[in-house]
Amino acid sequence: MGLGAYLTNPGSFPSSQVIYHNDDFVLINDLFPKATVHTLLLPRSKKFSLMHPFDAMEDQGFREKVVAEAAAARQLVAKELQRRLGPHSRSDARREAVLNGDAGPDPSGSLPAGRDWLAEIRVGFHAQPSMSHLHVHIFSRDMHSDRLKHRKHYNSFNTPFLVPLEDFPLADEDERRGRKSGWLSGGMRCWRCGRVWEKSFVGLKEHLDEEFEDWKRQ
Amino acid sequence: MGLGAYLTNPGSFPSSQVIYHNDDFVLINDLFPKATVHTLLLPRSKKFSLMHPFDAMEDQGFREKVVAEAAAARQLVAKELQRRLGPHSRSDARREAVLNGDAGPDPSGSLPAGRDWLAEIRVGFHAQPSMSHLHVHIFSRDMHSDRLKHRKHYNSFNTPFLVPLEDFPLADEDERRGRKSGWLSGGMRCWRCGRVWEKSFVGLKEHLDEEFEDWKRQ
DNA sequence: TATTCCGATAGTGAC
DNA sequence: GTCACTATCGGAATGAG
Repeated sequence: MGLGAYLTNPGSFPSSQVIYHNDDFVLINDLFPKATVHTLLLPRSKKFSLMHPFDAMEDQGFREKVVAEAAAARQLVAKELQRRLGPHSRSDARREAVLNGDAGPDPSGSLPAGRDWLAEIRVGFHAQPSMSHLHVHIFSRDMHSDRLKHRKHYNSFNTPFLVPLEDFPLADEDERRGRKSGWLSGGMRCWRCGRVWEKSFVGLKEHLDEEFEDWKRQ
Repeated sequence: MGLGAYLTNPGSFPSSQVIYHNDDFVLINDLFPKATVHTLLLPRSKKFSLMHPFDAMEDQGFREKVVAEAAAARQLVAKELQRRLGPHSRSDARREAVLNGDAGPDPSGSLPAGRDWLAEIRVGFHAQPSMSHLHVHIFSRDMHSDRLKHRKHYNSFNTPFLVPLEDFPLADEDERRGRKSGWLSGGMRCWRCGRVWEKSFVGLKEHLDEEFEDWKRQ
């Protein structure tokens, strides 16, 4: 990938690439997004950014900084998802209509809650990053993207290969520490309905299209 | 393939498809030639044309007819190969020049023999025809064709899977009677130089192009 | 488990 | 081993100042 350039010179990139940066972190849009919104949070610490994430996250100070920054970034990503998909969402439409005075409140008399976009955002590390600098994936869970091209793409985000940030620190005996799992080559389970495709990636893709249409209208 | 139509109504096809026919045989150009010249000799006998070739060829009367007709057809195929490639052949050029009076005889004083085109023609059955009616392949041995597209194409003509007509009748214990050989999926050996490609069909194809250029100039 | 290109491999559907 | 189409699977190159 060459994520290093983002760390050393984040200000040189357009806002379409670098979402924000500060002394300790850079948040970028993944160049090959595997979901509607897909960002990478890059810690700038030279000490940790070349370590395996499981090792780096053993350090309590580092871990706490990452967790805090990721929580903030996750809010931004949720906002972006709302910006992109809100116009399609029934929950948001009712709330917006009431707020705008275009409609009355719910039969119960309460303001519609609006969609919980934050709940649609996932945050975690890949168990075996192939290259480049340490990065946290922060992404909408839909997996609806032209860049999602094969089984390993999908399974890297929808099996234990994706380790949620909240799971750190990992227990010593955590199975995800093992480097030889078959998660990436196994069947593909739909994140939304649980159906499994053992072989047909194209079949999964068609299904993800359908799920996406329904999900975004929630 | 649908070879049946050639048997019942050979006269209805243009000469580009049906080369000749008589009461007992039809000679056609293979619709998907795997060599510069590639024809199929089809016996019209209803009794034998739906049998496995090994079984049909057990019948002495049938076998002798097929062998005789194939020998004649082979002559035609050799002539066609000469027509197509003769202009590129050094052996033929010298002979033709002498015959035309455009050149003197060889240093030895003899007429150049001209190329033995018949020796370039192969005749045989596939050990496991996949479909259609019984047919003898009569083809130039170059395997130079855009229709030669994968390993099984090549190996079906360049392993014991291709059973020369002269080998009939087969001995009872002939290994080619077995239906589970791995000939088609094994390495590909160049018919001319003997080099073997274990995996790369594209590599073989490039080599066959080179061999063809040299072979046709012989 | 970076992408992209190429090619080898596998299954199907055709009539 | 009929073809033609699609898709899956597998290796290799990739940039660089």
